[in-house]
Amino acid sequence: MSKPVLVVAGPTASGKSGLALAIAEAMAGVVINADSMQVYSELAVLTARPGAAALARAPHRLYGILPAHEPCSAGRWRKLAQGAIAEAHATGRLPIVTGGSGLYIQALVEGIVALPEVPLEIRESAHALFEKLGAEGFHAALAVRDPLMGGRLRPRDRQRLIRAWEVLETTGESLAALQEEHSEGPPAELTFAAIVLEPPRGALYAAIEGRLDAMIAAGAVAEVASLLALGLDPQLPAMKAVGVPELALYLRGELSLEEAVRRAKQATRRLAKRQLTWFRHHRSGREVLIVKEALSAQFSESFKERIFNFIRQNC
RNA sequence: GCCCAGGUAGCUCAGUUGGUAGAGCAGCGGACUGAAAAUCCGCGUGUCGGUGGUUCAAAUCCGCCCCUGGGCA
Repeated sequence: MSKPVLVVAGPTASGKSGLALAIAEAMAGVVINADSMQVYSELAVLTARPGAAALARAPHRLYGILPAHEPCSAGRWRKLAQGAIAEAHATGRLPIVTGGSGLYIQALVEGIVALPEVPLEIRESAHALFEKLGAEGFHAALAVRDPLMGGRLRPRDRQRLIRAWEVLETTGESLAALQEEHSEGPPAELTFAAIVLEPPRGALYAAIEGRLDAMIAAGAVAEVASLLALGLDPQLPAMKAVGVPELALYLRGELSLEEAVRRAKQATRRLAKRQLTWFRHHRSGREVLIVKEALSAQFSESFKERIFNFIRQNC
């Protein structure tokens, strides 16, 4: 018998968390984080992680569960999410997977290749080699050993080139060949339905800017200062969260706060645009409800009816 | 009211002796198979303030009007 999972997806600042919380309260749900940055414990303010008030209203899972020095990944998150989903079902609750990381949601809903973890030494040596050879040289070196990936990737796509190299070093096989096998498919026992938020651009950008200002008022600068104090590798994912590099420049005295905030807002707008593109072209479930209006703090009755009808029919 | 200086892309501006326009920033579109808030690819988006006129041809020259700065009253 198939068990329902509700996905609430959309760009940053679109109101996902608020909607998921309202649904969780009304329908005995558990909110499960599907955001690659909200998993890190050191980032709370800057990632707009649900606060104490939200946590008191409904159970939340996978928020702030990893230290910043321990990188998450789509595969790792998938396992954690499957565990949280099983736990929710076991306690008779509806799992509500909420977040803006399209790749994570895809890994859960459509499956992902079964691969071993890449040892840290291999990742570091791949990085070192990339620095030594440069983008073009590294691409050429990869193409010699792995023509499939070499042909598929652009010479300047640093991250994917390094990834392909790592997989080759770790498994001895081409990532392209491994992906063909698709050995971890979608979980057969689960049925996914998705609500995708797609607010008007102007409203979304206004929400982003207002929220960034609120984050600064709520202590985002201090949060980045303590993250920097850990002395972590700047390549770690948590160090690249929107706002971290910008506020780090401010803390080092290289930018005014005003300019740092301006850049962080812009980076967030660009992120939101990429997320919109992703969700526009990727389905996150069998049934998908697309919500095109801007969400305010108070949901209208007709809006609630539309949402709850969708959930009743598909979950 | 008069005298200057301006009105060109969302913004700041460029535009040679007339040949229907181009930079930066902003933005827009796309890709995405284990770092994805990452990484990468592509795209000027325009009644040249309006309206008459000169000209084969006007953002460029001329008239009038409108608007914005500054100055003089």
